[in-house]
Amino acid sequence: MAQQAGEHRVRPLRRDAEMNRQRILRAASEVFTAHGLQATLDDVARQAGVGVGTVYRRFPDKEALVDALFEDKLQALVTEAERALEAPDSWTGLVTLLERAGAMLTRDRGLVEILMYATYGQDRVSQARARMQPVVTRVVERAQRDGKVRADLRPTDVPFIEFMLSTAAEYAAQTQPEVWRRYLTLIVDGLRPSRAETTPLPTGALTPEEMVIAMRSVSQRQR
Amino acid sequence: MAQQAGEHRVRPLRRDAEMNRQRILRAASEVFTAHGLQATLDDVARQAGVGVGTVYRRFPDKEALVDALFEDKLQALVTEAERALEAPDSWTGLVTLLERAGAMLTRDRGLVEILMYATYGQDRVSQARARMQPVVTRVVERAQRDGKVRADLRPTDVPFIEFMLSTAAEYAAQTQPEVWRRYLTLIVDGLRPSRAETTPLPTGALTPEEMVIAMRSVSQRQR
DNA sequence: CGATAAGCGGAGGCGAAACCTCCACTCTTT
DNA sequence: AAAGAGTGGAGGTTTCGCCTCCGCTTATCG
Repeated sequence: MAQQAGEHRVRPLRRDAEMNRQRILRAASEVFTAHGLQATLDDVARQAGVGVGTVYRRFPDKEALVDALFEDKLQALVTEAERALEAPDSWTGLVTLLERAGAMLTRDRGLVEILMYATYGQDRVSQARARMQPVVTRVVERAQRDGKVRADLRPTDVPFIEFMLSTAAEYAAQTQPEVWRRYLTLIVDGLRPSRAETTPLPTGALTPEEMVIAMRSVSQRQR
Repeated sequence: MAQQAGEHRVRPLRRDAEMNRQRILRAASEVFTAHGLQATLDDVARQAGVGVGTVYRRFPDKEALVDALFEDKLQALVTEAERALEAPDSWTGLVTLLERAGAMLTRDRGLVEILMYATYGQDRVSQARARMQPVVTRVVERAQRDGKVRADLRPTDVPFIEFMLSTAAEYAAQTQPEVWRRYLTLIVDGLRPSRAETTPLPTGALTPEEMVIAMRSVSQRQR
């Protein structure tokens, strides 16, 4: 009772327990990345090769696990924005930011969901957004001062663009996981104040047959 | 038993029953448009001012009701595409199509969901898509022949663009229901083979404060 | 008008899904 | 080898949406 000082855990985990904890985190990362946050902790346990009870002993609830897991990923997003500010060319900075963030989001279903749906970890997400916002503002305004980007673009447009790309990526996940780059290119061509020609669209569009698959694919979601 | 000829209903509905049927359809339209397909038939019944039992007597299940309801709306989408073909200017035709379809989708949550999530009415939806696809192809190719649109745009890009716009609209529904037009304009500016200037973005972007609301808003979804 | 059967309401049955708990048993640590 | 930390996974609990059922109401028709 008076054993532990302050609020901190004193005794380290038993060796096997620590190993299980790692396994759980790894499994959670895999499962949430691939299937999104609606994966159950039973799924995580199975993937980790442990019982559900074990998961719940380490993480009081799903929220805690998700929170622990996405801390780094959110930070990575912020870091990416900061790096964009340091790019020598302001236009390249902005475009690279859009592209890198897009890559992260479209590759990690859990990450999109934590950002797009206010279901888990909203404290951490708000913090990340708060750190992000001023940086993005500077990235956009810098490019505008250079006359590289249309003057009416606003910083809040950036997250919207990312969400739109995520949506596109979700549909094409099974057939053309990279189509989102097509749409990014289209949008980027729209961001220029003026341009003589188009940037070739990377990756092909879906064929009508692939389209059928794409449309069928998103069903689990939303029930 | 041998009473009714063929498979058809013989006796007309009792007058009050017919009235209730109408009420149910109207209520269903309102509820699904506003809250999406995850609204329950209990919600529909409440809105219609009848009991759930009454709803189920007229429509064997939710699927049947949804199906009956969206038949027209899907047709309207197809018609819009056909009208685009008849526009004197091929570029205007395409842009108007994108804009009209966007307006329909962003205004009707049920309609987006029936198209975006393979949960209900997929037969009817596939049929609608089948009718739509060749028309959209012609709309796109016509504009390309005129040199009005970038040559690498493909017909399957059109539904993707619509879905992206719907996503944007969903977030801003509570604060700036028309922001999707911003993103449409951005994309349309990206569709031009070349252009000297930008089309002014209609409607303002979200303010950072509105952004917070937008992010919180989409939570029911996806659970 | 009264008989008949069509129609009605809405409580509640049912099943699916997720989250999390519990406890008899096992394994690490000292 | 004792102590107590850790484990697994069946199942309790809750939530929620779909749909059924049946005692009562009401339109219709002779």
